Amino acid sequence: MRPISEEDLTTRARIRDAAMALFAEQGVKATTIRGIAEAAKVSPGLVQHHFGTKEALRQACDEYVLSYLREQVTVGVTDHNLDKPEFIENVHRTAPPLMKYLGRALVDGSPAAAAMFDELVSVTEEHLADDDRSEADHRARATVLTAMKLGITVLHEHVSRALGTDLYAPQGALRVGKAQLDLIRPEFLGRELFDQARTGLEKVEGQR
Amino acid sequence: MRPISEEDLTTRARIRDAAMALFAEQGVKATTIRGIAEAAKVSPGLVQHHFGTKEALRQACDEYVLSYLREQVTVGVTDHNLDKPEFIENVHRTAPPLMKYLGRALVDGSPAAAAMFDELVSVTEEHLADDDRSEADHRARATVLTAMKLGITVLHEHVSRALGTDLYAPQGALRVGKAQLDLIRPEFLGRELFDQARTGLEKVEGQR
DNA sequence: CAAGAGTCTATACAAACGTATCGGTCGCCA
DNA sequence: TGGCGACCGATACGTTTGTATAGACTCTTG
Repeated sequence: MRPISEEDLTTRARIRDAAMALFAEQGVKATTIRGIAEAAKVSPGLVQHHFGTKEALRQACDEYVLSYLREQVTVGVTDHNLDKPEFIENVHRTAPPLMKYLGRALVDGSPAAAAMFDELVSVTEEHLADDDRSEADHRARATVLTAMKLGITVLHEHVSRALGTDLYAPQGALRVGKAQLDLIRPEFLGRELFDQARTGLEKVEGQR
Repeated sequence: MRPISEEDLTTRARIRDAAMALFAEQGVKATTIRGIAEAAKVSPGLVQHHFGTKEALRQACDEYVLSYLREQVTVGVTDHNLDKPEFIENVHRTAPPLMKYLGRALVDGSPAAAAMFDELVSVTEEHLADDDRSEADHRARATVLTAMKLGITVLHEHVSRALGTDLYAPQGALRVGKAQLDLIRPEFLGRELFDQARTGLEKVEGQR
């Protein structure tokens, strides 16, 4: 699969990727333009030339992550590629830095990340309400479910340490995925989605 | 209940509390000594006089949170005060700023927070292994369970926004607590602990 | 080939920051 | 009562930061 837009592989993209990695690791405030420039192997002035200000660079990272996630959802869910090996391989190769950035953005107060959180809650809520027409507190359940799943992303460093395996390595993702399916009541993922996820994991497990 | 040590209520404690609140809101790097001084209504020099360096102040916050949490666990769990109204009231009054700080510390790379995470995973793992002697991946389950629960703390801002209620207000905590019990398979909290938590929540609910 | 837009580096500067230092005030005890 | 230590404020200094500016190189285009 080709990059998300033609302007990738360019210096501008290299700077953005370096910025995403550093923002994710240290937070926005603790990351310096000079550090980004060094990581991208360019001069500090060039960072400013491409993005103007640090805040604009941060927004560019936000927008890139958002468009990437939307595209992967479209290709994966809408176009039914979730079980295609090349899709899975591509996600495993490109997603980790973006997920780490998303996790940090959620705590660092990025408006884009907040919007994405709300969006995920809404989607989950509709799904829950569709599945269970009782008078349960679907809003709270959807919120908590979203926060719990994203919590693993946000705390990926601690999860990886406790597991002794990188969360974003195939083995780590597999263990965490199975543990999640074990812990959460199946009916809240939707029985259908639950089975799909479990068989997907089992298929991946069988491959290695 | 009195403060955790006699030196509270002092200027030193005011500075520490202000630092914890700002660290939690903005992260350590984005928080300035001058900002802390202003929030605590003291001079910037005084902050340095009491804690020496910013890093030492951060460590003092870490240690304070850790000792607070340990004390609450001792008083609450070990001494069986979990259902005493005055204990609950005290926790609801004092815990929020500390939990917010803990959430931020987990992402900001505090060694103390990492240690606390590992500790929670270990406790949870023993609990799971005790309850279910199968060959399941207890380590992964304990890690994911811990990360999911702490994830709600870390993402409290988003949870509160999505709920329309402050997570650390009684109503918010109640809704989230019930949603958690709904979402997670009862056997992984331990049937006993699960029932205890549910009746506890119901009692709180009945009171209002 | 000339010119100009795009790309990149080097240097400079003002602001903000952590921290060190000095001076002052209050309360306790000999 | 005098002084001494703890507590607190004001100021200053060196560093780091984001950003502005000026110049060099490259590549396309007319």
